Amino acid sequence: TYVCLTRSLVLLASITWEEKKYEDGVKWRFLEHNGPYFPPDYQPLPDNVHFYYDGKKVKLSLAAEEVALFFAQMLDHEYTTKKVFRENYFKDWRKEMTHEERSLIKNLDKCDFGEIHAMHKAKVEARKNMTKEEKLAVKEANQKIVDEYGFCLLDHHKERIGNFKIEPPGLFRGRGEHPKQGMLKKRIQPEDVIINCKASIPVPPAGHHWKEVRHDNTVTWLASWTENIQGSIKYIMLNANSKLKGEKDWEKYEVARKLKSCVDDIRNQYHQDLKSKQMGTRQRAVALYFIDKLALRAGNEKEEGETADTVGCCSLRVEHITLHEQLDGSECVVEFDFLGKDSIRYYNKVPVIRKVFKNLKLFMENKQPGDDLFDRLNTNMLNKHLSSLMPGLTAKVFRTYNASITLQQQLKELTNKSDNVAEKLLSYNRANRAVAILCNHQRAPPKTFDQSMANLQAKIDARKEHLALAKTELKQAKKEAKAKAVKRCEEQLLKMEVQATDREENKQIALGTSKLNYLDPRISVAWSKNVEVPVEKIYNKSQRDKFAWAIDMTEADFEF
DNA sequence: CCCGCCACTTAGGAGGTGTATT
DNA sequence: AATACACCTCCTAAGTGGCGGG
Repeated sequence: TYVCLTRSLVLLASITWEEKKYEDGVKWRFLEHNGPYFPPDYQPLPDNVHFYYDGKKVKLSLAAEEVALFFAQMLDHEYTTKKVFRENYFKDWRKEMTHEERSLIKNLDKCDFGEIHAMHKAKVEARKNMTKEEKLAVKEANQKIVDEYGFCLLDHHKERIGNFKIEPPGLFRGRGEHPKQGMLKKRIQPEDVIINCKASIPVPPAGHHWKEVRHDNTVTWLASWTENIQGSIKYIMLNANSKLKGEKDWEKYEVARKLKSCVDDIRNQYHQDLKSKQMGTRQRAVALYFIDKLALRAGNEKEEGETADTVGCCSLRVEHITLHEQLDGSECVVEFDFLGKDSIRYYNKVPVIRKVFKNLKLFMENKQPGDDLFDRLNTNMLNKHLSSLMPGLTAKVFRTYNASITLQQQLKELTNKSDNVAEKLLSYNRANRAVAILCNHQRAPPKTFDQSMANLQAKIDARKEHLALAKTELKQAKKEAKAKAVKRCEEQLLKMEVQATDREENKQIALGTSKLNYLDPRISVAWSKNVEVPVEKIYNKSQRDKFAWAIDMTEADFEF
């Protein structure tokens, strides 16, 4: 089946993109670009802005001053009140100081960044108050940078680069309780950057040279550097609308569709494995049950102390679940409470089958809260097993598959042909929302949520009044024009009410992530054709660019 | 089998932009 | 023209998973 899948992918790709694929691992033949764009040099503080230590004016060296500004800029943020943030910051800041500065400045609490902070706020304010002409000039300058650095030539296609700018220096802001928050993220020099290309080599900034120039066409990145916080590599890569990324995206959904055809067998298999004599096999089966049913992430191990304490399926600990024989009228309920990716809380009470429940009890026996739930399992073993069941199958494919199949089912269930466009879009959003909830894609409620909800309600009330009035007028006049006015008014009212419902239901849900990363766009395109809703209503410009391949190839009868 | 390294996808928030409303 | 707010783009952190070497 593997050969068959590969062949069909290659075949379909060649039809779609009208170009043959390269041999094993080769991603391109020709690659030309201008290198990354570097952030501007540090501009020293004006003479009338001072830093004070212990009440006394202190003129800082350039390097120390730049890092002081990073802190001053964040002073309104809660970060700067956190102990870990402040300690990390102060330690790293001191490294940038001269001998004299270091021997003087020994306590962050005695540092007064007030004037620097005020200067920063004034700058932000001034930028907001720029004239139209000034704003236009800034826009044009930015466009010039995009024109020069934002594109590359890859195999005769001019492609947009996704992130062509080197990340500027600043203070590291991790998510959640990150042990490294506040550390200094250093300025990247051309000497730190590896260039990947074929053809003409980009010219480094004057007086500088690249760390290395290589010609590796088995990878897709144009430039890379190593960041100093985690020691990980950062890449400059193509935009999502590029041919390279589009093909990869398409392949991802084809693998998920392949899973659809064998998911029943795989489910039967792990149900059998729940009774295995091997503890490892049972743990694998329970983990798979969670991954499939709840769309949990795989849960790779993480280095302790390097990142926030978050987990996925395989890294769940005993303290993250509570077992209830009975709860809210259901039997065998597992209560999940843990921090997942980006320290987003996963909280869910799930009735499970008895075999899973009994296994969980067994796995938790004689363990401490901090012990691994699945002590005989890791993502590597899980993925090895999965790839033996189906080529290309890994834990994350289940998320893609379950997200896409859920969207398709929900759209079928919720959409009525006779609805108007606003109602159809509400159904679409609700289907999308079902997926976002499954995948636990949350957002902080917008700061002005309650206010804007109240405003909308006031508008609805006003419209209702207006409608009543228009109806009275119609009765009296029975004029063609009045009838039209009533009809228009009713439509507007319905539209607003639908909008209010949609917004309320979406308070803490983020739809974008699933739309962009988990939902096969062909499902949405086919739906839009079927129910005659223009695709522009569900995808904005950049989404249409990213999913151009799907918009091109999808017929109304497409089935995931 | 384990570890470290690498390449790539997935993620939420900040802040800018454009549009509707007053 | 001013204001409010919804939507979008950018940013970069935080995941997944493959590979090679000991």
